[in-house]
Amino acid sequence: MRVVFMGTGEIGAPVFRWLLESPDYEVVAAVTQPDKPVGRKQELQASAIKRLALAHGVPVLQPVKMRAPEAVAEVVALAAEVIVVMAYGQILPKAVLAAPRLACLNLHASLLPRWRGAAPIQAAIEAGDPVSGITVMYMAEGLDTGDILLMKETPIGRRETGGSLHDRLGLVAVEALAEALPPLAIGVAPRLPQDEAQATHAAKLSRENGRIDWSATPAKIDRRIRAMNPWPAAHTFLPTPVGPRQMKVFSCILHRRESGPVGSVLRADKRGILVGAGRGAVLLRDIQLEGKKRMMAGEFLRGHPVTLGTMLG
RNA sequence: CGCGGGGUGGAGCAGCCUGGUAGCUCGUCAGGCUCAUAACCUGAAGGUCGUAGGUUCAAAUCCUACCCCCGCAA
Repeated sequence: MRVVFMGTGEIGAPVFRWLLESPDYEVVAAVTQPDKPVGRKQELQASAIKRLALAHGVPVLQPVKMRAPEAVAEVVALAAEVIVVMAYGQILPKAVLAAPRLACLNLHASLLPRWRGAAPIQAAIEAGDPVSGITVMYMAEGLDTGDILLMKETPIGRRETGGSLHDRLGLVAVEALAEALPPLAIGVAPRLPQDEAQATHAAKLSRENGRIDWSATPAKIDRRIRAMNPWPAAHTFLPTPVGPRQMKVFSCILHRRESGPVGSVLRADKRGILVGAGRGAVLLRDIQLEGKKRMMAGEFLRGHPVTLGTMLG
C-alpha cells in the first residue's frame, strides 16, 4: 500500500518508524514542516520525521504553505492510497484531503470529540481525565472534526506527566494505526461521526498556562504541574534580592492536612519547599530557577536559602 | 552577530566591583552520644577556582580569546 506520512512532532516518530519498517506499506514520501532555527544559536534543525525519512532514503517534502498550489500538486502526484497525518502543524487544504485513493487519516492524541486542538495531552492531565488515548479519524476540513475510524485507550496514571503520556501515546498510535489500516484496505473500516455536543477544545499552550495559581487546591496545582512537565513547565516566581525570578516546578507532593497563607513558604528543608495553597499545601520537589540547572528542592536550598513566609507567585 | 545568567573540593552556593594565606550549607570517612535514627556533638580527607594567554611583586578576583551549561525568545 502506498502511504504518505505527514508529521513534524516527535510524537509521530514511532508511527512513522513502524510504517517505514513494515513490509505491508510503502512509504513513498514524508511531508514535514520546513527546518526551523532552534535554540540559543538559532541553528536550523530538521524535524525528527525528516531525520528518520532521510535515514531510510524516503523523499521529503517541506512546503512552507501546504495550501500553495505547487505543494498540493506535489502531494497529489505521489498517488498515495493513504495519507497518515500526525502532529504535522499545518492545516491541509481540501485538495490534499481528497488526494489519496482510500483516505486521509489523522492520528489525534485524545479520545475525540474530547480535546480537539493543539494540546490535548496536557489538557487531559490537567482536567484530571482518568483515561486518554489515540483517535484515528478520517480528516475533514474542520479542526479535528472528522469521522472516527477507531480509538485506542490508555489510562492516565496518578503520577502521569505530559511527557510520559506523550511518549506512551506515541506508541499507542502504532497499535491504533496497525488496526485501522487493514480494514480500510478492504473497504470494511468503520466510520462514526463525532458527537458535536461532547466536543471540548484544548487550545495551543502559552506560557501563562503554566503559571501556578496558589489559591487553587493542591490536587489542581499538582495536575497542572504534571500536565506541563516537561514542557512548557509549570512556574511561579521567587522573590530574590535582585527581583522576582521565575522558578519552574516539575513535581510536587500533596499535603492536604497542612495549610497556611496562599503562596507562602510554610517550610523549607531537605524534603522540599512546602507552599500554602487553597485548602492545603503542596511540597515542591523538582524545581529549576531561571538561569540555573534543574534540581531537587533540598539541594536547591543549600545554595539558595528561602526564609519562611516568602511569598511565591 | 537575537537577549540574559553561570562554570570555585562529590552536590548546591558565597567570595570577584574595592587583587594579597579559598569560605558556607550538605555529602563522604573516622570517632562520640543514643534503645534507635535521615537527629545531635567532635575531628579528618578532598579544590590545577572551565581552558589558554596577558597585566602585576602577587590573579578565583583585572584584560583578551576560546570551550561548556542554563533561562528567555523562536
